[in-house]
Amino acid sequence: MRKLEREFYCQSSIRLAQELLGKILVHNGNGDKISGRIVEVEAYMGMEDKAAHSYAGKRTKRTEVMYGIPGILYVFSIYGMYSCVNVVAGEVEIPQAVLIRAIEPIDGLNQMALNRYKKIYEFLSKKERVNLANGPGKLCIAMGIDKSANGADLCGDVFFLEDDDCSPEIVSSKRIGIDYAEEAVDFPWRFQSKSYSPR
DNA sequence: TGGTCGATCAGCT
DNA sequence: GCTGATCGACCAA
Repeated sequence: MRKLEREFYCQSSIRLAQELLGKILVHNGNGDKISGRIVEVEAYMGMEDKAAHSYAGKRTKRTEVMYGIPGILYVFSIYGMYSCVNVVAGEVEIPQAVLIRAIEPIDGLNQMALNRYKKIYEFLSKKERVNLANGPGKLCIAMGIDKSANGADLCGDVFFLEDDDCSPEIVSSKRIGIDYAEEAVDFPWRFQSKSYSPR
């Protein structure tokens, strides 16, 4: 089990996306360790990608962190009530990021259950357990990630990634919820661990 | 098993 | 004003 260093994040988001599968995302919150294995991601290629918030170099208060150091988090809110987390990729001034779409919970099951359903893990129904963190909005709630985590550094102690040499087979498909993105809607930049099995 | 729809607000025009 | 890198509830078949 080894903590990933800055160097790991300094590659294009398409490559980083695939490297992220199987890694363990850790959040050390209020003394509680919450972690889960990354099983689904999407790559956003920045400047050249019509689906990306940073398409054509768009630079606003919201997208600013994507221009920063690879390995920090880009958290944005959507539909009024949800947050989504990305890992910033590429290099400084190259606004690429990888959206984390799903994790399989490992540590802090009770905390995640409380965050999502206000009850301990033992009392969750089968469906609630499946739905604990299997979507970008859901995993943010489960792991206690909100806008305050925007810009947080994965090379710090609160948020980081661990590598336990799990290297899953990868399945790729089209990205979700980006129908406005013209030709980019068909790019196969969504990646899942095969064992997690896409629908 | 699949389609529709409401919640709810930051960011953009 | 309008829209969205979402979720869950509800309804039909």
